[in-house]
Amino acid sequence: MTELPKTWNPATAQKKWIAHWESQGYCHADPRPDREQHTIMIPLPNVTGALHMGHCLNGTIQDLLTRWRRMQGREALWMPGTDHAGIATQAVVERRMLEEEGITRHDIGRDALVARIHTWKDEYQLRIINQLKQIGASCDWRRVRFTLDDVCSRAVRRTFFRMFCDGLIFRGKRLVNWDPHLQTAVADDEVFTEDVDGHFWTFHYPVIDESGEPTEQVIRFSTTRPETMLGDTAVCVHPTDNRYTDLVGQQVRIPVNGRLIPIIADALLADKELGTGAVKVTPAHDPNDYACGLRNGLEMVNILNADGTINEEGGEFAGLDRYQARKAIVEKMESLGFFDGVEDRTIPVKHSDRSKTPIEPYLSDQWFVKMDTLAQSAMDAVDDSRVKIFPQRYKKTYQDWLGEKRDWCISRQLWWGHRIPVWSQEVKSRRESVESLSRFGASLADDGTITFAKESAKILSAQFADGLMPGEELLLACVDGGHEKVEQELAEIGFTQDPDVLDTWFSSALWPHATLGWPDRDHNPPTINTSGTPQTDSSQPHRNEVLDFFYPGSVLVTSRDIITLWVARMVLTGLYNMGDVPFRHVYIHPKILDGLGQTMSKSKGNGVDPLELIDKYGTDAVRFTISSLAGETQDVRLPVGYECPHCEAVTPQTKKHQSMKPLGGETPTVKCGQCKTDFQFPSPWFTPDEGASVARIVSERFDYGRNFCNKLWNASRFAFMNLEGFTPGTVNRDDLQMEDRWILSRLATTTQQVTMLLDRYQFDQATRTIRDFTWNEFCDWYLEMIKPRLRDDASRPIAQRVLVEVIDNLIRLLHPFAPFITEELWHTLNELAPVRGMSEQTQASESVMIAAWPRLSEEFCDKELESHFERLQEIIVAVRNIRGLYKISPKEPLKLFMRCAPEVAAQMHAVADQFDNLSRTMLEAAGLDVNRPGASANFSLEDADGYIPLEGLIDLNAELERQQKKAAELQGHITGAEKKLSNSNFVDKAPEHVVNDVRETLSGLKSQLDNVERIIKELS
RNA sequence: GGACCUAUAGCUCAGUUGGCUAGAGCGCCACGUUGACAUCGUGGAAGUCACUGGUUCAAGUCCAGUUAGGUCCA
Repeated sequence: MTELPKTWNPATAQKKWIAHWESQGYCHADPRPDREQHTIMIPLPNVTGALHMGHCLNGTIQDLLTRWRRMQGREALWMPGTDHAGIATQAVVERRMLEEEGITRHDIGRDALVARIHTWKDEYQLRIINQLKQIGASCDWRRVRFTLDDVCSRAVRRTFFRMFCDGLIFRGKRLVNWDPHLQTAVADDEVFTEDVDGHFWTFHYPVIDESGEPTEQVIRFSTTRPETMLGDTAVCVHPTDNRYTDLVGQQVRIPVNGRLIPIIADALLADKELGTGAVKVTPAHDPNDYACGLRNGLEMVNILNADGTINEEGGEFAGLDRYQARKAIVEKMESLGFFDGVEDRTIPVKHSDRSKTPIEPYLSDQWFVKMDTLAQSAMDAVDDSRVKIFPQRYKKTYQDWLGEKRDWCISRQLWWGHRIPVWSQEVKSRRESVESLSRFGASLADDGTITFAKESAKILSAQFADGLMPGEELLLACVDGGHEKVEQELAEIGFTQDPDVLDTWFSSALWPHATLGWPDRDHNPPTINTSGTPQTDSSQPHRNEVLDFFYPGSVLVTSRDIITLWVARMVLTGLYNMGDVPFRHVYIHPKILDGLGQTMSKSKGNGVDPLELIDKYGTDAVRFTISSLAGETQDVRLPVGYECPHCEAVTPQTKKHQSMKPLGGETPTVKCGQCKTDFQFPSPWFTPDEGASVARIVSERFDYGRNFCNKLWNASRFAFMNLEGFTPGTVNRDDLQMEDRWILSRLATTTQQVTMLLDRYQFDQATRTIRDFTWNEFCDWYLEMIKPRLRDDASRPIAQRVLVEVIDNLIRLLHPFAPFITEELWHTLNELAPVRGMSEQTQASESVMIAAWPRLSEEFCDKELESHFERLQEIIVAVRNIRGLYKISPKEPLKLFMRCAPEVAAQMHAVADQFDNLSRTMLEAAGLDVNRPGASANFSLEDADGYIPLEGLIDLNAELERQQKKAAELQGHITGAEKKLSNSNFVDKAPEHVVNDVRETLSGLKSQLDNVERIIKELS
């Protein structure tokens, strides 16, 4: 007899099956014209750090869907990979360099920095992929991609070139969020606002008349950033502000640098009600002022250097840091007599998420993608449901953001990323400059566009842009990938490559088609084999079948915060490059929050490594719990604690623990509340010391999944212990007992529901449905009911066959949720019952992973039988209740008398054995002629009374009281139902089935009340 | 400032198009270990569905407002 160990050991099984699946290539997906495809592209985790529970939820769902579709017979590809995360990764590596070695990127140079980041990336990519494997991810690991690898780089390069040729990419001056610390522009989404203590100064500028002399008048205004005075190019008032009407059009002088600037009227910038009603305008250093500057044609004076110091425009203040300059300017204004006052104020200041330092609005040259037509195409795709978003409400986020059609700034002043493939040259005259490109057959058309001779036109494109200085022009040439020689030639004739790199989202946006090998349409993309060796498609040029077969993807599974940044952009580039959407569905899942309700993130230090929890509970338990939480409404709170390595007491994690960092080199510790020992703990900030005793991260929420796995394990263990002598064979309907038909009916319904729920991305409900079936129906009732048959030689074979049928289906149903335990059980089942099936006996598949998804015929569903079964359950529960009430041992046999109609009585007699089996109760009599024996405990159902003689145990008064309480309760419900039915409005207006339901309920309640009242009468 | 989400048992959450006598897991109480499972079994207690109005025959569910919390975009 094959006997499973008493407890399920996740760790060994995980190791075994990960290796097995990998060696069998079960996760591989290849073009198969005979099959339907199912494609999921992983939301590429970035290589800044390890994965946390948020990623674990994301990965679990993708794997669940992939395994489910694979079992349904689809060729299911789950494409893995990672993202280079330009600014985040560079910032992390630079910070460590500075902290550990005291050097900056400028000390080591571009190539050396990039090499260091590559090392970091290799380490984290390995760690991330290992984490994914541990959560059971059935990705096609041969196809793993990285946004900076050759395949993705080609796609980036080609997309940029195409967009450049189509005039969708342009260079322009924009006010950007400048991080003076990292010396780069940061995107709006990389900026957070934080209140800081600051000041609110009030100054005035003197009004100057036409002769250049000061009049008596002044304009007073307030500011939180006095240093920007150096870049003021106007003072602005509201056009209807009577106080200033006369002054509009006149000039004021900036006292600190003597510049004369106009007084303008602009209703959008000035607010009459606010302060003095006048504001200074610094277009180059404030977003609102910038917009005002554009509207009014104001001069834009940039006063800052890239490092945040004042530039030569600042005159005597040049070279000062912005904050030193602020102080110096206030002092100068005061000494000149233009200072009016200052107050303390809390000011919201934008900070760079990367360096945590304040950003400055800064006018600089950047590259942009024109968004109007591209954004529109992406909006249309969702409008006409070529892309469907689940849950639907997120459609609005997507459409609102795209609707703004704001040009996308794609340049980043970094070294880690895809270098912008544009070479530029300062030129004096357009004609002359185009001649420098004559070797490529360039010519200048009258409208200023540049065209190239036929061959060169395929790989070169050029346009003019404004240079840095007024009147200066730049010739920009973009080269497609793979033409290093052309790049060299450009360099030889004095062109230099743009130093910037592209926004990481530019490459992530191409993920769904880049990973499949686009733009190469003639070869399948390269793969790597298990030993890590690249395998290129060296066959003769044919088709890129992988791209043809797997694009577009089926569903994108992601979190709501990147709907705009990523989802929208993938749709847009997919349409642009492929002419088709990148995926049909987008499923937005909840976010995992910590115990305090904050999202998990690297910067908060509250990210929990899934491997911690897997170590404690096992992967299947973690996955099962996580799926049970993935609904469509709420985010999920996950309070965690530290399990003391000495006494196993759990200390709940607080904010304090999240922010603890090594100070003075000392690794932080936590004191156990119970045994008072200090222990170290895992944290995203640092690694615990080698050999130290380290707490485990635990969360009692995962008991749910762990207990379920234990239950499944033991139920299977019991089943397997009783499969001795199993013979496969056809089971006819007539061979089935009531409980067999019931469990098969329930199994059929459950299978149907789970399939439907997965189809709708309702993972929480699917998980609950399957758990309820397994625990509350299969284990609690069915297994108990067939125990006697399994002990009996004559009835054993049929019971075994049904049991095998149910457990076989159950294992398959559960596989996508809990892959390891189901695989382990499947293999054991294969040893005991290799050939099985109730209607047709076939050899089971080697692995459950490649077994077919269950599909039970509708004819198994029997609603009438289920309702009879429910009555049986009710009686048994009622008897157990009485045992509990009178504290009668479960071993004590009881007698049961049922007063009921003859047809009900017949059903009772048919299952009399089960009364004995499940509640140790002998059905003595059933029928209309049954009278209450003296001294009995009583219960009543809708269509039956039950009496259990309890000589000497019955407390008449207590029993009477109990029945009276029951009667009152029933009466309450009856009154409610009667009230409804006596309301003619209800009867007239409510749908017929609802009214009928209430009538039925009422008659049921009434007959039950009759029963209770009869019992009361008999008792008193 | 705009948009979206959330508020249901001590805790964490379900509750489909309004039809409810409001559910689950954990926790709690009582009882139970000689054969699947104490990571368990049996039974039980526990809720003014945040608040105020409205729509409706009918509201946990729809609408408006209030309060508290969260997220995204300005």
